[in-house]
Amino acid sequence: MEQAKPATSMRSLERALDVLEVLDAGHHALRLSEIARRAGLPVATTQRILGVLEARGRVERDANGYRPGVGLIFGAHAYLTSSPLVGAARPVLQDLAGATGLTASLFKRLGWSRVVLARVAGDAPLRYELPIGERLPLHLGAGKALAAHMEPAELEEFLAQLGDHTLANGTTVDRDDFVAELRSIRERGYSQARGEREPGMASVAAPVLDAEGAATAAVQVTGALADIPAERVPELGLELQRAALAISRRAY
Amino acid sequence: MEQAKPATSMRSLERALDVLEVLDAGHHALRLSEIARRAGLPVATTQRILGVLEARGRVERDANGYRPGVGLIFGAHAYLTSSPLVGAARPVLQDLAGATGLTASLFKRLGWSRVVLARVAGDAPLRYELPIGERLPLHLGAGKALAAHMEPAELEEFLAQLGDHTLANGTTVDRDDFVAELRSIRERGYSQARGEREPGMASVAAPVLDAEGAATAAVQVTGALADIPAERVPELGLELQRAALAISRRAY
DNA sequence: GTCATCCTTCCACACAGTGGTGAGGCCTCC
DNA sequence: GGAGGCCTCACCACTGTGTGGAAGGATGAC
Repeated sequence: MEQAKPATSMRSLERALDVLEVLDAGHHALRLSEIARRAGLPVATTQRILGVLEARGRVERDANGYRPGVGLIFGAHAYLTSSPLVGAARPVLQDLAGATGLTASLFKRLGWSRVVLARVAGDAPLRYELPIGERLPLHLGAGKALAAHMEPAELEEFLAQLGDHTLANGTTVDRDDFVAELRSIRERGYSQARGEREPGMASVAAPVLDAEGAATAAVQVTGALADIPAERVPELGLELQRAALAISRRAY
Repeated sequence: MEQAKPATSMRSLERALDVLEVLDAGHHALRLSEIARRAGLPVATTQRILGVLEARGRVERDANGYRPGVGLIFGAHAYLTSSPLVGAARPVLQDLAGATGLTASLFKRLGWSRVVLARVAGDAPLRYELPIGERLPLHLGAGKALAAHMEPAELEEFLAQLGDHTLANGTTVDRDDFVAELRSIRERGYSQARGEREPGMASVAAPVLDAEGAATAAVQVTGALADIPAERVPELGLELQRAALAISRRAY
């Protein structure tokens, strides 16, 4: 979580963002001293920053400490309504969910993870809502569609920090397995996953290319294993590639 | 949008927040000079701030100018998952939607407006998706349940800046009408609205009291006028008051 | 009672943030 | 093709803002 000096003008702003990130990460109220420790800042400084943020509604406070504030909602709302990517995806996701009966989602890549940006539930009984903003790994499920289209140098770095990993269904995947799978995803044009992240769930995904041709986002459909039998996958893959292309066309 | 000096330590942070607010407000990409103008800042300063925000993912840029960035999503996600209010409300909203067949929502008051924090769709065909983060007025629909419980001094200020207003159904409401309605809402314990904000829609709402007894949030059910006939309102009102109490208990 | 934490306030210094200015790029209009 | 806007960015000397150590209180554990 802590890094060295990024060498920038605007130290105070930079530090305020550090504080915000600490709050975004902790899933419950944090005490002042705890925040200061995690952000690597003097307590007094941290307090001053939190004071301003609180006055502006980006932070809330109670007896247990500081928590993210309502003010943060507006930023996300503004992003979701002004982003051409999300705007372009919404109708496409609706169509996908309607045509397949599965839940359709849009992800955007961010560093070594991906974020849920939009989701339309299929007709399967959906449980809870809006995991929007949830951060998921890049090496499981739809993440693979994104990883498969990295630049060689970037991929190398990604693999290095990843190492071997184990899927939710018990399989262990080493570097060679993973590289092979990424290649086949690139050739086929879509990725699939069966019980990788969540047991009992399956998904198919395709990358959305941006104006420069980089895979910065992905579309996905998810459902129970039974809803996505193996023989249905090629057809879904094709449909997802079409969807991805449609989004890319509209957004850029 | 522009105010005078709030006289605070941390000018740069304060200004950065001003810039963010400008971006949150504009619904499309803004040019540097436009942002500077709206925030009341020198161009050079604005650019420095935007540079930092962009590097940190809170702002994105393309040929048309600056837009809110993906980074803003995390803050909102963190707020929604860590807020006791939202956590407490979720199951209650589910129950409400299930029991009434209407769409149930949670609002929080913020200044002279309210924000949608959570929503569970009823079985009526819901149209669009997650208006979470949307900002709505305090003098229409569920907003009245909040306005009705303001402190006298605050209410006075609110009425002053409001003046007369016209509803979506054509009715004009002057100060006396409005004050009378607020009183009756306070006595009854819930508010109702028919075609006030959106023609053809009706709603019933009750305030959620926080630890200090102030009405900082509200629960609401909405539906088409036909789904909420007048004779059903008292029953719904009671149900909403129960829901509001349940949320209040759990959250504080 | 004592001791340990944690939060808050204060203040003098130093350096981070400021913003006027000018170069360079990319338009559009003539 | 050239002139005139408008936008973005780099530069730099000045100064007022942000800094953080230290001291004062409040709270809780034992």
